[in-house]
Amino acid sequence: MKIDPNSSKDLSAQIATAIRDAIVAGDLIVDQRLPSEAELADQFEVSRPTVREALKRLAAQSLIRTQRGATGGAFVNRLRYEEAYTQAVTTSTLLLSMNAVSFDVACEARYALERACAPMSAQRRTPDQLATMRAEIHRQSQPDLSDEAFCASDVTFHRALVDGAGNKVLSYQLAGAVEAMQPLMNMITFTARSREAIVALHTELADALTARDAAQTDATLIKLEAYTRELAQSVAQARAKRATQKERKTA
Amino acid sequence: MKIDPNSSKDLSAQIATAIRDAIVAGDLIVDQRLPSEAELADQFEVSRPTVREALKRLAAQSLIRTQRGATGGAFVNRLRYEEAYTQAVTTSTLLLSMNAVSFDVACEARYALERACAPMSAQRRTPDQLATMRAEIHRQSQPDLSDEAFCASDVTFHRALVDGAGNKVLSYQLAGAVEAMQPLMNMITFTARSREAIVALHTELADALTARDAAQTDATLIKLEAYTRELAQSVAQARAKRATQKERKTA
DNA sequence: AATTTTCATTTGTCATACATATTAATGTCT
DNA sequence: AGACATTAATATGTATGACAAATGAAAATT
Repeated sequence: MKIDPNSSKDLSAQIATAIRDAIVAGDLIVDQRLPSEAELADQFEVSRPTVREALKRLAAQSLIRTQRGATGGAFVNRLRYEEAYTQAVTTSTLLLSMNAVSFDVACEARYALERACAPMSAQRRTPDQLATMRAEIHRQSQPDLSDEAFCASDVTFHRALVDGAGNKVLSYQLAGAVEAMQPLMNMITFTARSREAIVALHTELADALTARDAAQTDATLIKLEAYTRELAQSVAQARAKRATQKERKTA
Repeated sequence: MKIDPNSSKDLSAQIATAIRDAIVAGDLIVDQRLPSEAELADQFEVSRPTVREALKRLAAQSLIRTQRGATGGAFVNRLRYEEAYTQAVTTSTLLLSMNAVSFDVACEARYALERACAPMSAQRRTPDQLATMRAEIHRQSQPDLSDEAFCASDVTFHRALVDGAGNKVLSYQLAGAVEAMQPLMNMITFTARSREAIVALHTELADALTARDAAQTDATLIKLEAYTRELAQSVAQARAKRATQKERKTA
């Protein structure tokens, strides 16, 4: 592992890349201890703060963990689904908000992905996952639920559906898409009537999965997507109308 | 933005989280300049190296970029698809390799996702994307192509298919899944006959998309998935056989 | 033998200094 | 007055040295 002192990039960035490459290539295996910061500083011929900046970069990506004390140090971290998933959600969320992704595009992507695991979910869903879905449907029926809580419950419901496919890789990929939609969904104000309609569709989904009916699951997801987009559109229209009225007032 | 000096977590981690939350919440907008390192050190009541470690954590996630000089500093970075995609691929790749994900599970996830955008791709693919697919098919037919190059071309081909759906969010989500599979695919040795079979299926895909035939595209993807898994299985069997023979030799 | 103490190692944090890049202001010359 | 070189100011990048705090192992004590 060598670095180029004349490169335009920061030394800490170069060191981080070198170590990351070693991990990806398998030269450093899970739970293996890296040399101490002082030793790394010697090896790369830089100061300890520079090494530390590099290590923090890696820690930010959950590639290493550090431990203080005599037998402490930096260790190659086993990347767990949980951590990878959290990072993916943050990234996806920012990607959507910073690039002004339209509701329709995000919604289409989300339901396309969700429909992809519907057939597997119909086949493999466990009683446990069905119970989760029923419980969330019940929660969504409570009239005193806030919009945020309703959205959160919606996410839990759909995660159970996705997890039903029994494929961890699929769950991981989907989680980002479903959860990243939440901020966009939160912009919608759910009226009592719209909640009723969504609960009805969720019930239809749970029933279809209980019956292991893949076709029905797919059909209901299509209905749910259409209804969600319809809702978002009416919210956008109402907002545009308010803006126009306000404009007239000031004029 | 405040931090807790008595927390168990590092100060730099807390500061990074505080700034990240501000970005996610929209309190800091794209291209906005953060206070200088010295000012941040004052605000959080920590030293400059600690602030720097926090900033490097954020830089590792492409949330900020830094610039030297008089008008330099740390700026909130617009997260581009390109960067988010690179990160997602690294994460997915490590996730698969570190958690011993089986080829079948990864393969199933990948094709499920790919089939999700097939109908849209059949409808919206551009001539440009079709041309890319044809070009890659031609490359894959070259007999002197290395296995790595064959795999790389395979990735490009499937990316074109995914991009054909004309949904950037979908492309982003899919790219991670498709590319993360590559190291697993690279373990397969592609014989002349298997390459021929894959090229035939790719041609079938390109033809189906040219004809905007969604059903045919889906059917071919199913065939391709089955064939890929069959190939991987035979490779695994051959490997197991060699291992047994070696065992006998040493015994 | 069990417990306590000491000690060495390592990360976490701080203070300070200097190098370097970049821009803005200043000054100089034509 | 305008073009160009010089200087100053500000910011990040890097280095050095020091101390605090956590932690486990070895040594000393009961």
